[in-house]
Amino acid sequence: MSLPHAILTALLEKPSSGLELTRRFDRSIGYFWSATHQQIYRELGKLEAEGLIRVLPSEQPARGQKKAYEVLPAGRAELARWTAASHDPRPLRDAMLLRLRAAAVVGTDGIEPDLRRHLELHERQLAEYREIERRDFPPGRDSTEDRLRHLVLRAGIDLETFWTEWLRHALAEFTELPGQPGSAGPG
Amino acid sequence: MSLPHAILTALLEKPSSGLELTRRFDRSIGYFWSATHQQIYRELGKLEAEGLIRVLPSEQPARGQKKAYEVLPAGRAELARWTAASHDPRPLRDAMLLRLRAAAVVGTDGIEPDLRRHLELHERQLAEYREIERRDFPPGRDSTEDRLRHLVLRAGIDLETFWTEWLRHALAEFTELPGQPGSAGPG
DNA sequence: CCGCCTTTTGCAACTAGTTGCAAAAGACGG
DNA sequence: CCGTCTTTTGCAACTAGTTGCAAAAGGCGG
Repeated sequence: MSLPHAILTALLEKPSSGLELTRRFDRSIGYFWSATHQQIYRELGKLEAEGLIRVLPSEQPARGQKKAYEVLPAGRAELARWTAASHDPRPLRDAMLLRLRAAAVVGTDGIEPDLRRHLELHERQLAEYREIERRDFPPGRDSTEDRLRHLVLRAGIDLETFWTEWLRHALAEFTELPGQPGSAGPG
Repeated sequence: MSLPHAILTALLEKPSSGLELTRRFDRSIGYFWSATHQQIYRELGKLEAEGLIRVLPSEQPARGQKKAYEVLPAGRAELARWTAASHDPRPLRDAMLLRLRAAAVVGTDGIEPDLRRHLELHERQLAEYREIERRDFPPGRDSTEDRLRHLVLRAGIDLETFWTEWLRHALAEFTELPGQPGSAGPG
């Protein structure tokens, strides 16, 4: 269970309100640990109750964002503990692969357009990652922090590259397939 | 939500009892849609209640497996419907990437051994996939069913290849890093 | 046949994540 | 200052997945 740790990381990078966190999750940490605003608000409440974060007192709440949170020492310690601990990778769960397996039994009707759609989605994501790389990681900089964040981005880029290549391969395979088996098969 | 469809697919490939399904999930469909035996039993109950599957009457329940299920026409139709329908890919959720991001803030202590461990796990999985490919997909065969299943296996192989390469890259990067930042940093 | 062991099946409670909706509070026109 | 609109925060109910445990049933030695 990692949502609280995702939030702690985001808050250490920059103290934020629930809404700001939600927005940042949509374009940064959320790329590899997504969360809805309701998850975030609930978790912020829990983290505050546990004494890992607190409401930033400095800003007067007169206007703009309401409650900005910052991480307390106990929160930083918990994040460090979690980061250092060993965790098993969670097993893959991918519906498209399952659908292809099902298609081997009930026929491939309707899948091809969705393969194309997924290809477009992954191409778009890949382009977005590349743009971030171009913008945030120019050749010169290599502080430890930059290197680590770049490494994570690299994983995203390579993963999307894998998907686009595999989907293209799948679509090529489809053009070689005979008619739709199973869909009008026996039984 | 895809577990019922994973089960329908597995049952169409071969009618089975709950325990047999559990075992097959551990080494085949479970590679890309994992499930525990409790999930499977619960889902079998639901599917039977909905009239999508039924207990195989032929075998007398005297000994060996208890209740083997088979898919009814309504179940096959539901699976075909689901397979043809469009689904969004679910967002990535990977704790290791999150940990590296956290490490950029709280320090990299303790991560490197787990990177090595993950590398080993992914290497093992890759070897297993390659063995399955060698055994089940020799060059000659190319029925539509084989091609589709091979395509799915290819995704697994390429995905594990990506992870092993990325983890090796990450470990190489680590050897170039200076001491542990953040763990004794400011604040 | 009885008690114990293993296999198979399953319930119940819990944790995680999603969806729908709505209250609190500032923004703004009248 | 009042009503209405938007932004921000949040509750509650629901769906999905996990964990712990235990009952039913056959296997088997005595």
